[in-house]
Amino acid sequence: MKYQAPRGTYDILPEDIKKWHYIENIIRKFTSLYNYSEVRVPIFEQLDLFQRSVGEDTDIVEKEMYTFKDKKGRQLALRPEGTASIARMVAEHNLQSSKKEPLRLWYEGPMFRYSRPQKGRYRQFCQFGIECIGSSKPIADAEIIAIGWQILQEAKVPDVSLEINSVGCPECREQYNILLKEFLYRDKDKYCTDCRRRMEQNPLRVFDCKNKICQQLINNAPRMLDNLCEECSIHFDSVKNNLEMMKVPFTVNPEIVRGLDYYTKTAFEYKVNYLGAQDALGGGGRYDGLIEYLGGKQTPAVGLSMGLERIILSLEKSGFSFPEENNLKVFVIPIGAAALQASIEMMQEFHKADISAIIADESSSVGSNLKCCDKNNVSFAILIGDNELKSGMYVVKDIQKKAQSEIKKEEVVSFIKNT
RNA sequence: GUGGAUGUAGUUCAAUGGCAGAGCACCGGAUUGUGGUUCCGGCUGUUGUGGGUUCGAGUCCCAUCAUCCACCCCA
Repeated sequence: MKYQAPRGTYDILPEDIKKWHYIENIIRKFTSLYNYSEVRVPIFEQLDLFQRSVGEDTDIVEKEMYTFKDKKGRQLALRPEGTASIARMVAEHNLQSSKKEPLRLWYEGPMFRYSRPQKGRYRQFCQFGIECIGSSKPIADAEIIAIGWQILQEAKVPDVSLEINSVGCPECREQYNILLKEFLYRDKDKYCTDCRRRMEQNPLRVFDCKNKICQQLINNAPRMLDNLCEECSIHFDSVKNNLEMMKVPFTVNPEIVRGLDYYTKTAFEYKVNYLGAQDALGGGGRYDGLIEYLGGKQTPAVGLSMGLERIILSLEKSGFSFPEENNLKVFVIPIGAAALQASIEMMQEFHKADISAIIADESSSVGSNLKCCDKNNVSFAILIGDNELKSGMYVVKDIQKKAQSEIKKEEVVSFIKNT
């Protein structure tokens, strides 16, 4: 084979597209129910935008971005995530939320990260996200978390767990970092080399270490959750409270650290335990500082994103059967070339009535054309040959019921419409 | 980015270093214009790609590409 899709990319084949439509329809349903508007932002942005918003020290920016220069030498990058663009858009157009209602936005599209591919981890993958912009209230956090939860429930993704945490605001996080570093440095030499590096750059990451020794040591470390400032603490309690009101089940996991730097206060993830290493279906959190940081007005915001591939993968794994779609309604079968003209007109009549119809190959046998109907789940076949042309009565076959009747050609469309 | 496994027909899988095969799928036929079953017949391959060893390579070696698994990271 001369060409194949580049590493980490894939084709969505005709037989698979229904899976995407299935989940996309559910997304549209819930974004619409909660009054979120779809927006579309560029697939590439200034490199700088991602460096600043996602964070220079994150893996995403450090080693996973597709960067390039255009012909004028501009430094650009394929987007590795959606929120940075949304925040840029809000800042750039000075999008206002009314005093009462935050701006509610959603998006969907391909994201790009240069990482080593695996099942459920691709270099081009599809994320959808929702962003609630302009509200600092805990109910906004809960709304976002609930929408994601409801989408996964409605899609019938089995055994999803929701874990939430608070990563605090810049002030209390800085305080906490000092505290945590003190703790870590006490037994500095006992940690693995990775963790010793983490202590410098992002001490929170030590919690993620899989090394047993590190895990034991970190067990006694001070927790962000126990060191939140009063405001963050109250906020977190209210989020939990609101989630309970919404009957969204969650567990608090103080170890959730998101891989993007812009998060403040609430952070959360939706997880499953049957996708191997790719166990996160989505996640998100609050990013109160980002829009201002990008030059906009001080605007609190909270959002989430989910990976469509992983949702689909979960459903496939659970044996879910996706709803069929787009079955051909009518197969017009001309018997002999003389019937071609009448068959084309018949087809066009169906199209005028919004009924899907195509014409069979007039040179192959009626039998094989009917077989074709069976295989493709066609509802009706119209047979048009010399006899039918003479009499003006077409043979209409109901493929599923195996019944056939002769109908005046002018009445065929309405007959099928009413069947 | 690190370590490991795999790659044969559209697909699922066979083939001791010795003629590349089977099921499913596909196509055609079973008295001329009527069907998912059945029966009969047929097609399908530069064995991922490129080198090497050998009288001879799907099989052994090297490289490369891709997929998968674990790590890492996360969606």
